[in-house]
Amino acid sequence: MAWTDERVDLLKKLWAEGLSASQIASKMGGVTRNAVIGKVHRLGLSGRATPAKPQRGRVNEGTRAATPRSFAPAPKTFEADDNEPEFLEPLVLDGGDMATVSTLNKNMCKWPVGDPTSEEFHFCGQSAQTGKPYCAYHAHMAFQPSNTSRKDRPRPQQRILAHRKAG
DNA sequence: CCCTGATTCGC
DNA sequence: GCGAATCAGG
Repeated sequence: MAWTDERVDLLKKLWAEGLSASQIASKMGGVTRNAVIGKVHRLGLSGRATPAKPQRGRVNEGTRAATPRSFAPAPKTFEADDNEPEFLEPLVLDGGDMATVSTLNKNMCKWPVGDPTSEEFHFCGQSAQTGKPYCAYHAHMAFQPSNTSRKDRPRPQQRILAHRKAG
C-alpha cells in the first residue's frame, strides 16, 4: 500500500480531526498504526497528544551518542486569524431547552458549556460542520495552538452564561 | 494489559 | 520513503 496523494490527504485530515494513529490505520486499512505514525512524522504533523514528553531517548542511545540529532526548529507558524467566525448565539430556547448530552445530535456542536457538575451545563448545540464535532466557531477554537496564551480570547462559557435567561 | 505517540534503523 | 521493532508514558 503506497502513500498516494489521496492517502496522505486523508491521513492529514483524520490526524487533524484528532483520530489516533490506530484509528486512522483502521479507517484507511492496509496500514498499521506504526505506518501511520511514521508517515505522520515524515509529514511533520507530529506533535499532538501526550505532551508530557519533552524528548525521547532509546535505551540503546549510548551506542550512537555521538550523533546528536538536531532538534526540529518547529516551523509551525500560525498566522493571526483575522477571518475568525463570529460568535453564534447559543442554542438556548425558552423553557430551558438547551443542548444537553441527551439531546445532542450528530450534527450538533459538542462544545461543553459551563460546569459539567452544574445544572446549567450543556453543549453549544449549534450546527456542527460536517465531519466535525464542533460548529464553525468552536471548531476554530479547538484547533488553536495550545502554546499561545488564549487568555485574551473570550471564553465562550462566560459569554453564553451571560445570555441565559434570568428565569 | 490495554492504549497512546516517538524514535530508531534495516530495507 | 517506508514501516516493524522498540521505547516511553498514561
